[in-house]
Amino acid sequence: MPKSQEAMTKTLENKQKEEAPVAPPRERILIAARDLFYKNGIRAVGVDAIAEAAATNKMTLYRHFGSKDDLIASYLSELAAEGDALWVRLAEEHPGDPQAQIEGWLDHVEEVVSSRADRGCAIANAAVELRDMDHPARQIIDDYKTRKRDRLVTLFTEAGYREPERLADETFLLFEGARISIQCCSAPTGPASRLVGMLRSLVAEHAPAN
Amino acid sequence: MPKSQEAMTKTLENKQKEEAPVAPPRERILIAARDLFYKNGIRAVGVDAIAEAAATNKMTLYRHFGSKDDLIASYLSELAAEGDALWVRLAEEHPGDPQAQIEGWLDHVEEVVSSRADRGCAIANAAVELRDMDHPARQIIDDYKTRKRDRLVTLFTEAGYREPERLADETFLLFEGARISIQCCSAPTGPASRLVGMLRSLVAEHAPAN
DNA sequence: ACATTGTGATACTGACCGGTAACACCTACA
DNA sequence: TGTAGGTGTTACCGGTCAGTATCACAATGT
Repeated sequence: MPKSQEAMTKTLENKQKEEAPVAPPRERILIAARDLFYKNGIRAVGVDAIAEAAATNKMTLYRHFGSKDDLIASYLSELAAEGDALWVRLAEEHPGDPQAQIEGWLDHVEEVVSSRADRGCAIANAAVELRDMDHPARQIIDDYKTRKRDRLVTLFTEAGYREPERLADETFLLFEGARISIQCCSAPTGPASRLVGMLRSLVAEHAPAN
Repeated sequence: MPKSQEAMTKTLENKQKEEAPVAPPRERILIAARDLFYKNGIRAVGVDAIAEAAATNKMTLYRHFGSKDDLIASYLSELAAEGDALWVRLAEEHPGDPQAQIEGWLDHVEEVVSSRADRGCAIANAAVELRDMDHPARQIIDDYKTRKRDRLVTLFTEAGYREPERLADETFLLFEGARISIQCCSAPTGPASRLVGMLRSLVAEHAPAN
C-alpha cells in the first residue's frame, strides 16, 4: 500500500515538525517498556509488545539495546535515577534543613502510597522476578535500595533524631512492606492504608527534643 | 533395554515396600514444585522441570493438576495451609494465653528471618509474579495475607495491648518489608537484620500495663 | 483370567519468544 | 548529486513451553 503509507508518513512528518515532536525511538522504547514492565511484569512482556507499544519494531529496539536484559537494566537504571533525583530535589528545596527534607519525603510517601491501582515498587518487583543473582540488573537494584536506606539514616542523623539508624530501618521496612502489601492485601483498607499515619507518629516519637 | 528396566523396577519396588516408601506422584510433584517455584520463581520454572525433579513425567503431572495454573494454586494453597497451621499450633500450645502466643510468634519470625539464603515470602513473591487479577491463585494470596493480619489484630487485642490495630499493622508491614528487603538489600547487614529487635521493642512499647 | 486404574515413556502440536538477516526508505550532510 | 546513518518492514531461526495423544506396563480387585 504505497499511497496510504506515503500519506501516513507525511502526517507523521507534519506532526513531528509542526505540532508535537515525536520522541526518538530509544526514548519511546524506554517509555513503553516502563509502562508494560510495571503493569504486566518483566517476564510477562515480550520485546515485540514493547516495540509495538513504542510505535517502532524489534530491530530498532535491538539496535539501541543489545538484549532484553540490557533493556531491563536500562529500565531499572532510569527508575533508580528518578528515585535518586527526589532526594536531590529535597536537598535543593530545603538546603541545610534536614527536618524539612524529612517532611518533604513523608509527603512524597503519602503521594506514592495513596495513588490507586498501585502495583508496588517496580524495583522491588524486579528483584522478585529476576532471581538470577548475576543478572545485570541485580546490582542496580541492590545499590538503589541500599542507597535509599543510607539516605534515611543520614537524614535522621543530621536532623538530630534519636536512634537514627533504628528509625531509618523501621521507616524503610514499613514503606517496603506497604508497597508489597498493596499487591497482596485488600488495598483500600489493608495495613498499607495506615502507613503514612504510622510513619508520622513514629518519626514524631524520635524527634529531637528542642 | 528390557533387562535393566526390569532390574530398576524391582529395585524401586523393594525400596517402596521394604526400605523407604516412595511418596505418591502427586505429593512428589508438589514437593518439587515447591522447591523450584521458590528458588527460581514461578514463571521461570517449566512443568517439565517439575516433573523431572519429582521423578515422574509431564503426563502424570497433568493427570493430577489440570494445568500449570492449577498446580500453582495448589502450591500456594499448601503454603497458606502451613502458614495457618502455625497459628493453630500456637493456640494449642498456649491455650487462653495470647501473650505467650505473641512471644511464640516472635520466636517464629526470628527463625524465618535469620535463615540464610532467604528468598522472602513465597506467597508475596507469587503476588508479584502473578499480576493477572483473575488468576486462580490471587484469591488464595489475598485471603492468606488478610487472614494473617487479622490474626495479629485479634492476638494483640486479646492480650490487652494498646492500639492493637495499629500495632498489628505495624508489625505486619515490618515483617513484610523485611522479607522483601532480604531480596533487594545486602542481606547480612541490611535493615531486615534488625527486624526482630525492632519488633520486640515495638511490642514491648504497646504491652498492657500490669 | 479379566478389567480397571494409575503410572511411565515417548513423541508431538502450536504457540510464543529472543534474536538475526536482508532490504527498502528517508533524512541529513557533503 | 551522492553518500552515510538511522529507521521501518518482513521474514526467518532456534529454542522453549504448555498441553495432548498414544502406547506399554504394573498393581488391584473380581
